Amino acid sequence: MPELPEIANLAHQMQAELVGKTIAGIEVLQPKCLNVPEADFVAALAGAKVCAVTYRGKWLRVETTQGWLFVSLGMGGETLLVTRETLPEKHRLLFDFDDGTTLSINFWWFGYAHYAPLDDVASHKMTAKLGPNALEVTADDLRALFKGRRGRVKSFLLDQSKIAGIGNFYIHDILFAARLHPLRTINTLTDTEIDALACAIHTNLRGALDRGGASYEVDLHGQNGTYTMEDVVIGYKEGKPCPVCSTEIEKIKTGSTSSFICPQCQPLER
DNA sequence: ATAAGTGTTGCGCA
DNA sequence: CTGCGCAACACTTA
Repeated sequence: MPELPEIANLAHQMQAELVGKTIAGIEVLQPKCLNVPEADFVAALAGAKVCAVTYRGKWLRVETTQGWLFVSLGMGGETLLVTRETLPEKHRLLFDFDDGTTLSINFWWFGYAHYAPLDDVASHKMTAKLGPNALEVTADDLRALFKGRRGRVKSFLLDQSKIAGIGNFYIHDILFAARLHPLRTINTLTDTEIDALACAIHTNLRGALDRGGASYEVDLHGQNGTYTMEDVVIGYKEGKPCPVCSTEIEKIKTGSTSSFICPQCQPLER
């Protein structure tokens, strides 16, 4: 489940490795992940030279001389720099470069590889509507974003059009560090709690990014991250004692997703 | 072996 | 418009 730390890491490596390479060929094994007909996609990007690779939230943004390539790994997948000789078994999309290397992209079910023209990036709605990168959001930004909202704090943090990059893996520890119950409504949050939340978002994502992302995800070279379940404080630790107060950690349903909380440290009622 | 649970995003509904 | 539940269908674990 790639979230901001994994994507940021990938974008950084792709920037270092891919810039200057020319796309010699494109092979699409799953056309439904594209936003344009396969023939148009191939025609648009074949022969293009990579200019820069950046990210926004969970999206990779590859700028080429002939247009933008936007990639979202959805609920999990790999983006690997290999050769035709070392091709992984599973791949949905292949970009062959002029130097003999190949970018192999795979995702389980929900993943996108989208094209947008250079002169109209805004035509790609999915990236155009993304909020600011979670790592760059300050407490004052949060206060401004929260103004007039009435929803749950967890739903808000997962809404990529408000803040981009937080997913259902890192959010458990973020809310715990801020001592907030996921179902707290936004208009009940105090200034102190918002300060703690901004701090928690930054500390958590930065910590995972510095370790190369989650250990179950691989980077551009197939290396696993070093952010392990030992680094996770409360997420997926159902039944274990809370590290702060030793109360048993609970798994609860929060809308259509699950949440892991310490009922003592993260009370719903204040 | 069969089935449930899991991450993400867009869309339909009140 | 906004918040919320659900569907899309791959792969791991019970």
